Formats: sequence, C-alpha cells, structure tokens
Amino acid sequence: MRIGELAGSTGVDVETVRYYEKSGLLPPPAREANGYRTYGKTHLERLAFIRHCRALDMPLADVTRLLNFVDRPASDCGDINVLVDQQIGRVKARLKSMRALEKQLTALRRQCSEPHSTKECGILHELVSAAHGEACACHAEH
Amino acid sequence: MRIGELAGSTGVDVETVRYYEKSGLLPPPAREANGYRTYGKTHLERLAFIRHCRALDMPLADVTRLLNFVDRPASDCGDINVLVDQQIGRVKARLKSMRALEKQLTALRRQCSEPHSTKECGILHELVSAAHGEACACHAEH
DNA sequence: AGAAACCCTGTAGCCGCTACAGAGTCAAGC
DNA sequence: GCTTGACTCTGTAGCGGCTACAGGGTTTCT
Repeated sequence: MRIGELAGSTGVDVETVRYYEKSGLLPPPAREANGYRTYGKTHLERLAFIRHCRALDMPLADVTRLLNFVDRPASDCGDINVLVDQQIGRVKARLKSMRALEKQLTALRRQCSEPHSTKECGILHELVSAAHGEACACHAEH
Repeated sequence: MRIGELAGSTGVDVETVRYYEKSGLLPPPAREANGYRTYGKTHLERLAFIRHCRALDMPLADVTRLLNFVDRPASDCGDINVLVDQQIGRVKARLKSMRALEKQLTALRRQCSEPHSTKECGILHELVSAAHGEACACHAEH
C-alpha cells in the first residue's frame, strides 16, 4: 500500500501521514526501489488508532504515550486511566468556558438588533465601555 | 505611561503589547528620548477593547475590523452584527462537538476502572478495535 | 507520446502568543 | 561611584497540528 491509499482509507491527508512519521508517531515504512513508501496492515491500524485518539482531541504527545502502552502489552495500565482522566478534565474545563462565552456573546448581541450608525451601535458601546472598566452586558458579574 | 505600566493595568503581557503593535492592532506610540514607548489614555482604552474582544474569543482579524468601525463612527454597523453572529456560530459549533467529546471520553473511561496489564485494558481495547473499524463504546453510533 | 495523477524532500505559513538572546537604560542602595 | 536589579529595546525562534507550497521525479492512463 502506498501513502495515498493509506491516507485515503483512513481519511487522513497525505502530508499529515508524513508529518506523523516525522514526529515519530508512525514508524518509517519500507521503501520501494523508487523511494516510495510502502505500508502494511500494522501501519493502517496504527494510523487509525492515532486518528481515533485525535478525534477525542488528545494531544499528539499523549497519543505517543498511549502507543507506547500498546507496544508493551505486559505493562500496567494505570497511567492510561490518568491520561484519559486528564483529557476529560481538559474537555470539561473548556466546555465550561465555552458555555460562559456563549452567554456573553448572546448578551452582547442583544445590544444591537438593527443596523444603524456605529456611533449608536449597542454592541460597540458595550465593547468600548468595557475599555473604560465599566460594567457591560456581556461580562456582567452574574 | 511606559509599556510595563500599560501591560500591568490591562493584565496583558508586555510582549503581547508589542505583538499587537507589530500586528497593527495598536498604533505605534510616541517614544521617549531613550527609545522607550510612551502611551496615553487612548492606547489604554484600545488595548482594553482588544482584550475584551479576545475574552470573547474573537480572532484578531475580527478585532481589527471592529476597531475600524470604532474609528469611523458614521459608518453603518450592520457588519458588526454579522461579525458577532459569526462568532456565536463558531462558539455554538464548538460547544456541540465538545459535548459529544465529553460523552465519548466518559464512555471510554468506563471501559477500565482498575489498573491491570495493558493487554487487558478496556480503554486500549476500545481504541485498538476502532483501529480495525469495529464499533467502540466511545464512538458508538448513538 | 503526452498529460494527469501520484510520489519525493524540504521549507514556510497558519494562530496568538511566549520565550528567549543580547543589548541598552534607569533608579535605589552601599 | 559602583553594583544590583528592574525595566526597556530589537529580533528571532518556538509552541501544536497540521497545511501548502516549490521544485523535482515516477507512474499510469489515454
């Protein structure tokens, strides 16, 4: 299997595959006589594994660590739980701030419903008064 | 006001202030005889404005556009609404995917409650079976 | 035979900072 | 007056995770 086929069957960009190799996530494959990379089933699985982890938004550094566990099946998996828990924590934290953000933006949006001159635009007014340290709808205390 | 004071009173890193100047968000300030930047109240307000927009997670390109509106108070503000709406859309979309992510991760986490050998780790099994194209707890159809 | 599609390496760009290196400047304490 | 430390300057490089070239070679289809 050449790189294009591998990439196509996992939904990954060809450049990304090469990037993963350069980053040490995918082992360097064998080469044809012309220098083309040739991949086998193990590469395919490994790449799918990586993509699955990335779909869970894990950083590549964590994926690397997970792959090390895969390569050493006898070792203890306690650290895997820790890793997943950390990821859950990151996601939860981001969710929280995104929810706050949504509130702030919709509050801000309410300040201006119809187009008029920017001098009278409620949105700009809000953003500018924040610049004076005043309270504003979108960053209200609570 | 020198750069340190400006940065301190807006909670921005000194390097970030210089970065904003280089990026055209903050106009180049006057200089003292020794070359130090000196800022006035307008800079302070503009910087606070920028930070407020950034707190709403707007890209700097959008902030630039908003600042252009601020500088031309006679123009129509219709595009401001569009800009804020786009931002709300981005945030909503991210929220949706983050919520899905959280579900997936917690489902995955359930696969392994106590440490054992990685060969038997439910989490790794899930991630690996995904690599075979099989169904998995965290990316279940619904 | 020629065109299109693939492959190669290497480098630069994206975002929004952050972190240096290497230099100059200034105020306070001894 | 001299050192120490805090501040400032410019310029460059790094972060993550790709993405997009440039400039070449190879294969495959017509």
